[in-house]
Amino acid sequence: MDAFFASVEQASKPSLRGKAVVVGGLGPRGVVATCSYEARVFGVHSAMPMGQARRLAPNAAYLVPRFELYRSISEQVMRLLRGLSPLVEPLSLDEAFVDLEAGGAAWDAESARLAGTKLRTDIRAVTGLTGSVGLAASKMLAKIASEEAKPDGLVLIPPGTERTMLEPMTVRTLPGVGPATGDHLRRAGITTVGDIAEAGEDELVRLLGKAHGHALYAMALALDERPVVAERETKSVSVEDTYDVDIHDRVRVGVEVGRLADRCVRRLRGSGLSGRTIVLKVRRYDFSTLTRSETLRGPTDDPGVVREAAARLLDSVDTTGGVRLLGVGVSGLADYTQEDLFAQAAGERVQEVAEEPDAEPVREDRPAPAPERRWPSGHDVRHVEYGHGWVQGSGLGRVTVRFETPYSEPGRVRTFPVDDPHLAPAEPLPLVPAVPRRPGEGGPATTEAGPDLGGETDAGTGPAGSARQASG
DNA sequence: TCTGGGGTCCTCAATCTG
DNA sequence: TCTGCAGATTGAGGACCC
Repeated sequence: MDAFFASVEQASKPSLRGKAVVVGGLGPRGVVATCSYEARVFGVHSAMPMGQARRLAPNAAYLVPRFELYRSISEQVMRLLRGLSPLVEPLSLDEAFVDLEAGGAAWDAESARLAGTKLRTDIRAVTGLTGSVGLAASKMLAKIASEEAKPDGLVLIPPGTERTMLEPMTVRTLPGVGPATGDHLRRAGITTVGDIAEAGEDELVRLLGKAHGHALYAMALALDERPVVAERETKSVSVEDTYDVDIHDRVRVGVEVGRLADRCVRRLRGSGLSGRTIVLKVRRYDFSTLTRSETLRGPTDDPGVVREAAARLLDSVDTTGGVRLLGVGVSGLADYTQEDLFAQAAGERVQEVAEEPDAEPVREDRPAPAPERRWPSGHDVRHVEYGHGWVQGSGLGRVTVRFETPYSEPGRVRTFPVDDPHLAPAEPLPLVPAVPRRPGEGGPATTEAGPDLGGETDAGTGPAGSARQASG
């Protein structure tokens, strides 16, 4: 999907269409998650500190992410992909590999192109959004093709042309080559994919180590036999928080670690998992990051056990100077049931996790949050008189709302007191109005009824971007 | 006013185990 | 019983991805 989060926001808010939109954390330490192509013109990009983005594009709309909405739209796209093939491998909420050959949706370049074109039409009809498709004989090439296709395009790499196409590309084009590896290669005089092929496998292994060296050399020769894997097991579950202001108080650090442990366990239990290794992550005032871990005798999902382990790990960390981030994770995952056996054998109490609905982390230098209603930027609201709208901004006891829906013209702006009884948070509306199913109708493009909002959504599902025309 | 959150995989050193 | 070795496991950190 193209600029996914920002595109969803533009689709649901007519007044933002064609405008610079930046989605991400709005706190003092937030970063950009995604921005619209209009914002990219100003130099804004993903992972950029929000403050820098605001300097570059002061007039852009700044919104907090609405993951539930994105997840629901993501699931709609995933359903379309699964209609093409049983082999769909989600990479994230907005990208997935599809083995078209395994699904019988394509058997050569031309049929793949047709399938890709139809997919893009269906995605548009069902979600109202644009998606790009990359078609090639392997995952790596399909991914590169989909990047080339963005925004709103389709690129097919014809079989036999792969190496010629890759040769002049920069090493950073290859998946797995980030800033560090890119620098490393550049210092060795290797800047293009062609240079990697020329350097030879031994040299690559010498420079980057066994695993990375072999893999990169193969990719440079356009060799990638990795299959599309539909089911991936979760390897770890973790939660972390960055604090607006560094925490210096050791007691408070301990309290936060306890909270994070509880949240982590809630997520773990939500997935029906337990784990053996508890990991504590601490980012200090100077951005140096350290992790401490402890492996238990058996897997657990007991909040008390995880909390105590995290506290022990914290004892071994010097937090003088303050911490900006804390995290707690569990890895070495096992089936939920194994934990019970262990807990019983050890005679441990199984404590319930306090149902604290993911409270805001404690911010230093800030009084306890007033019992004031919160109106996050971009979230939907409903007013008894003016109808559906979204929060454009809030502060100083007032909240500004723009009244419009995904299907309306750009709407009017009005300001209310934050405690106005006529104003209430609302569920997002579907981006495409629901079309009633007529008898005998079955095509996906005409029967989808907008996002499934409300209720629990499974984590880890995700949509589409690059498709794979299976090799062979 | 720099630098989120949730993951995966790899490497290396130290330690454990058979 | 002691020693040496190989392989597995553990713990920490780094790089990368979206």
